[in-house]
Amino acid sequence: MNKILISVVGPTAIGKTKLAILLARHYNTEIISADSRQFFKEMNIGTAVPNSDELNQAKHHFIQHKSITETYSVGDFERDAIEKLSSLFKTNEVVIMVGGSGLYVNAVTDGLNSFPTISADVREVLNLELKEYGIEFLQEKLKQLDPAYFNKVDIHNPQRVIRALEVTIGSGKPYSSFIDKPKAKRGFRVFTIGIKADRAIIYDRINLRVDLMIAAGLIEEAKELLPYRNFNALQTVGYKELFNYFDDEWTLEFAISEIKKNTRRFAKRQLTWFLKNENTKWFDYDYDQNHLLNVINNEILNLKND
RNA sequence: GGUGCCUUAGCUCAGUUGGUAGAGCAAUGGACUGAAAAUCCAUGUGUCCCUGGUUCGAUUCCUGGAGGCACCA
Repeated sequence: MNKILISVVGPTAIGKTKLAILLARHYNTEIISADSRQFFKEMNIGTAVPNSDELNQAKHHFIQHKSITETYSVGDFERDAIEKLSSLFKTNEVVIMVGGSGLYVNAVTDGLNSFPTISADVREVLNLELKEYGIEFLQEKLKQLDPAYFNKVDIHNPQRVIRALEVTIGSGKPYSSFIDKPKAKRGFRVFTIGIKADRAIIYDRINLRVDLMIAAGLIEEAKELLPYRNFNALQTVGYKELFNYFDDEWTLEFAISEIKKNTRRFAKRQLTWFLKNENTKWFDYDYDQNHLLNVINNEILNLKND
C-alpha cells in the first residue's frame, strides 16, 4: 500500500489554495505548502497567504512559520518537509502539497542533491568580486575551478555562477561533483495536478488581485516592512516595487502597474517550469469538482496498488 | 469657419534624398539543484489613416477626404 502525495501546481492567482483545501477535506488530511514567500510571518497581503478562514478549513504546514530575518533555503525546506511528511503519513494515506515555487515543489517530489553547508562569507566575497570585477572575472574563476560545470551553466547568470563557485571554494571540491548523483528515495508516490487557464484569463485575475491587495492595505504592510527591505524574503513582487514608491523614485500608479507586470511575468515563469513535468494532470481553472475528484480517486487507486 | 502641425508595431515615437521600415516599453518563447515571487538567455510583431494622381516603383512627392492637437476667428 503506497502513500500518496497529491501535489497541486499552477500559476499564481489561479485558485491553488482553494483546490488544496477541497482535496484536504475530501481526503480528511493536511496540507504542506511549497511557497517560498508564504513561509514568512511578517508578510500577509502581498503573498496572498491563506486567510484564517481557509486555515481553519484544513491544517496547513509551512505557512508563516519563519521570520523574514531568518534565512531559509530550499535545502532547509526539503529537509523539514520530508520530515513532516513522514510524520503525516503515519496517520494519513494521502497528503496534499500546494505551492507555486517550482524548485521547492521539485525538492519535495524529486529531491535535491546533497551539498555541504557553506559559510555565508564565501558568497559575500563572491558578490563583492562580481561588483568590483564583473561577471567575466567569476566566469574565468569557474572555468579554472570547475570546467565541467562551466560548460554547462548559464555563464551570464551571476546567481548560478556564484552558487557553483561558493560550493566549489567552500568545500574544496567542484560543484559538478555534487550534482547528477542519485537522490534519496521517497517513501511515497506523487500525483501532480496542474490548474491552468488561457493567458488572458490568468492576467485578468492577476490584475484584479493586485487591485484587491492594494485595497486590503498592501501599501501599509510594505511600509512597515521597509526597514527590512534588504532581507532576501523581501526581494518579492508587490513589496520591492512599493519600496521604490517610498523612495520617491516611482509614482504610486507606476509602482502598481509594475507589480501587475512583474506578477504576470512571474506567472509565465511558473508555467514554463510546471509545464516541463509531463506527468502532470492538468485541469482548467473552472473544473467540475465531481469530475476532478473522480479522476483523482482513480489515479490514487492505481498508484496505491502499483 | 481659417491657418499650422500630426496620423508608422499593443503603446510612445524614429525613419525612408522615392526601392514596402526600426527603437524603447509592453508582449512572446526558454533555462533553472540551498537567492527561485530570485536570477538569466532568446525573439519582432505592420493595409506606414483613406482616396486618387505623378512614377518602372509611393509609407515617403502632389490632389481631395477623415480623425487628432494648437493657435486665430
